[in-house]
Amino acid sequence: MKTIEMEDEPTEVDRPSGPEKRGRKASKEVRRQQLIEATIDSLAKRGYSETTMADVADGAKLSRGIVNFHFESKEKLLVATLQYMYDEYSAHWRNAYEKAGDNTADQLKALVAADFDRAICNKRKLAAWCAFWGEAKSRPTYQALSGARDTAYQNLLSDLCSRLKTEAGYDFEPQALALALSALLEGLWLRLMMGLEDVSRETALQAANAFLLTAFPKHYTSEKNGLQRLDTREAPLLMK
Amino acid sequence: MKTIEMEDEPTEVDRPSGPEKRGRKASKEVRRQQLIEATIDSLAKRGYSETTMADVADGAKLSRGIVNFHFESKEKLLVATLQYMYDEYSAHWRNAYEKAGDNTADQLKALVAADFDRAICNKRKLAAWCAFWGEAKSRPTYQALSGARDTAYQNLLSDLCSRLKTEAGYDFEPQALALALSALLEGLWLRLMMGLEDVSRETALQAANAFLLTAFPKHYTSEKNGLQRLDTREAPLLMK
DNA sequence: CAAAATTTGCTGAACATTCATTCAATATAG
DNA sequence: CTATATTGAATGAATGTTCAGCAAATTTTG
Repeated sequence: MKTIEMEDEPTEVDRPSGPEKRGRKASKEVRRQQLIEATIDSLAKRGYSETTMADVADGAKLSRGIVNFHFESKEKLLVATLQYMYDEYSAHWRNAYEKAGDNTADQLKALVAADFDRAICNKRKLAAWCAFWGEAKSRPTYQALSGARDTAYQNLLSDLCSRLKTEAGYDFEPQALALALSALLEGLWLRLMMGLEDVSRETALQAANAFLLTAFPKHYTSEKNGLQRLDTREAPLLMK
Repeated sequence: MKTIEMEDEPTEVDRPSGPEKRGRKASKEVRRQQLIEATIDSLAKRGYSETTMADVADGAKLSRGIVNFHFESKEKLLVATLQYMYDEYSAHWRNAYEKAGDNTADQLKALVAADFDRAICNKRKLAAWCAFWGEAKSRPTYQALSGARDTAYQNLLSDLCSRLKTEAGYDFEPQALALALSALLEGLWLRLMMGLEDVSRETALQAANAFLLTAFPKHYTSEKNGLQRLDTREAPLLMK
């Protein structure tokens, strides 16, 4: 049973990347960021139930009492960490969507691809997400933030599915298909996180693309390197 | 923000359903079962990190030291609980598969429907599953059992996808589509567990069926009450 | 059949450990 | 010098584990 290597991005805060102060004293914000990164490390390495204040402090190479100074309590540190990951994920898919241009099929393809981007989708982050999922049901505070794919995301997916439907005349239910798609993405994350089977970022993206291909056969075609968009006659090119 | 009610099946072991002894003394196996059910309750109610031996014992209405007597340690109790859920899930889908008859499309439909059966898919069980998922990465012991949809399940899905492909000449990659399907099912479970959005067992099943419908348009058609199988000419009816 | 002996299941107080939190003392920056 | 950041030992609460003893069931003995 071989384990698939999923490249980890190194913690970015550790190395002094600019004029920020490291070592003896640093600003409130820099320390908070540093502690949040250490928290993600600990969640990924030891899981939620075994993540301790001491481990976080050690990971940040600071003293034991430091977390209570910057965040007041363990609970608040964890909420801040979850909020951080939530914000990062939101910014990431919104950015991918912005940059995708005006074509609906391209936009959907970009959203799906964004989910498997190294910056978001790596062992460390996925493990941290999953750690929170495991606690979300019993903690109201986590519940709202644990579903990274929130209402805005879900609405956008529904909208894109609707548009593709009217463009090419599919006969699916846009709401149901959008739900299926986002559940699929989350499910693939879960597989990646578990890391037992032969599922890598690449095969996961292939599976997601296989879905797009079967659901929107008039919009995409299969190519060597993933998905290719097909031109739809119904969309006149107004821009040029 | 309204929460969707997902009906809970009551704990089955509590009521004396047969000649088993309750009250003062009971056999080893009955007690173990009872404690496992109490563990699932606790996991669902409080999450993994706040499930304590005391809570499990209280839930089973037994004394504090009881768990260490029947299982030796908390760790072993949790492994036994996970194993129990794994076995139950396995038996459930295998049974659904057996009863589905000889038609490949029916078999696939039955497997998908089985995932949203009350017996398997209820708030209590899903919450317990998710609690384990959150710890799986950092605990080798959990890893093998946490993926309820195991290799055997995955292979069966791949096989069914292959057959449908040859029956009707789709052009997807069976492996990738099977991975997408099982990830979709797991992702829907995750949504159901979170219970924030308007996702009920019924809408989840609809989303899964929407997937089947788009992926295998020559095998299924949409009906009021879910999915209907279409006859494929390529499958001669040898039986009658 | 009845009493005694033994096995088996169970209890709950005591113990040890882990861990979040507090805070007085200390070091650094401005 | 003053305000701010940091340290690390002390504290206390929570909790998993142990175990001596008790009670019900079962077997043995008279």
